[in-house]
Amino acid sequence: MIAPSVPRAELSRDAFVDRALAIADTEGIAAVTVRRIAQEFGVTPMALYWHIRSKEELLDAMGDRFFAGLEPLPVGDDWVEQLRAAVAALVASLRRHPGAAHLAAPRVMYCDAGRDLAEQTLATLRAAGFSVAQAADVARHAMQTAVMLVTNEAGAEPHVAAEMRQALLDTKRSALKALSADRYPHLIEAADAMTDCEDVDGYYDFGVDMFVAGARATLGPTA
Amino acid sequence: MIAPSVPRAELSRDAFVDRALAIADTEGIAAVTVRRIAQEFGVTPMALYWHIRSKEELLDAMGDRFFAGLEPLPVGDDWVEQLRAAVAALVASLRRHPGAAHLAAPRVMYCDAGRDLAEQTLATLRAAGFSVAQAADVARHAMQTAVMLVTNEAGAEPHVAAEMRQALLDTKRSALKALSADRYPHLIEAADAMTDCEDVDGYYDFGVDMFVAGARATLGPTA
DNA sequence: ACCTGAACACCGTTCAAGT
DNA sequence: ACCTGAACACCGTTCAAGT
Repeated sequence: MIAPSVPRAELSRDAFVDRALAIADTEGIAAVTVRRIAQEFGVTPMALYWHIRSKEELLDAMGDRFFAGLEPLPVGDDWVEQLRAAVAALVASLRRHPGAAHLAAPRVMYCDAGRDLAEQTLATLRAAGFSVAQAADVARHAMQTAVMLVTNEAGAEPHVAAEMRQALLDTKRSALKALSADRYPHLIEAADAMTDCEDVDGYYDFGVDMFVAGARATLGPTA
Repeated sequence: MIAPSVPRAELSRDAFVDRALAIADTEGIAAVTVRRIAQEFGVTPMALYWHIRSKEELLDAMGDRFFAGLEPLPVGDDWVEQLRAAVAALVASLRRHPGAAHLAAPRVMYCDAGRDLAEQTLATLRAAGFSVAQAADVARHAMQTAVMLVTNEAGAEPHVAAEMRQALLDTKRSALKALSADRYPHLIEAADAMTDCEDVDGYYDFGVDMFVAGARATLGPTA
């Protein structure tokens, strides 16, 4: 037996997670398959099962990555800014792998980095004057909102090529503009705004701002 | 050939959608399969393909149902209440089939009932003073938020039996309470609040309120 | 017009066997 | 300890054939 001149990459849980995220980025989450990953490692599908218990465990590990990849939160005295920073950091991490972002939320409480984020956020909210129940609700919403923003970004789905994506949006815009002007005047008016993906940062700022404003209003006029 | 005494249910797109939603409710979206639906109709899997082009078309039709099932929106003069009513109606429709709720958002603009809802919401927002771009953003967020609330309801997943669900939440609560009191004091404090699914209506009210408050703040102090 | 049968290219996973 | 081979019970879908 001749050893392969280029030894194949070492098999490990972490290596599988890396590969899985890369596949999700380029071809979408549906393309991450244990058989596919095995093939990319030049190995039999069953080889993976020495390192992971199941595909579910692999997906969980992918979710955990988002918390491990979080930028450290700035410390400050303004709770509104701290909450905004937490959501923004989460969004930034999730945006690195939009197709897998939905895997994060169910994992917050099952990995250290996720629990740290939750603890810090709860501390901020409690110090701001939220009740325990309110703080829990707001923290949950913060997590869910971050995932929602990334998952639903207009023309996201990074696995479809950029031109294809633009073509889809153009088709949608045309369809909207072709609607009955009597029945759907506002839809026609908003056709461009609804199918525009130029200002992505604006989209995220708007989403985060609206969430933070909602939290602020929940605390009441004392804020 | 003797005709079956109990003639099997008529095959049709709508009948498949009914069955698919029922399966999603009892066993989760992953259980809806063309082979499975065929079996329940006592028919070969290929029989479905005379009535639908693909599984994707079936899932799209499931998404459309949520808009067709919308309760009529009350008319009023207060835009805040109108926006709240729109989101609440959407949530009510989505809650009937939580496991399939995520299919709704991508379909808003592709079915009449969805477009009507969007048109009405945009009209409300425009009349309230929102710019075209703002109205479009808020309307998109309203849709996304409704789906998010239903999809992430604590202990949702109606396809796992009620006791099993409760057991899972109990396990999670215990795990939270067993954390290091030095490192995670607020997580421990919030363990009950995070794993409580008693007050579901409160959960939805909170979510809708926070969204509406965010929209209100976006419009500015003139509101 | 509407449905069946056989086939194809996929899945995740078990289990015994190899080294 | 780590990987392979063969097998099992699933998927969605095409295509020719039946009635």
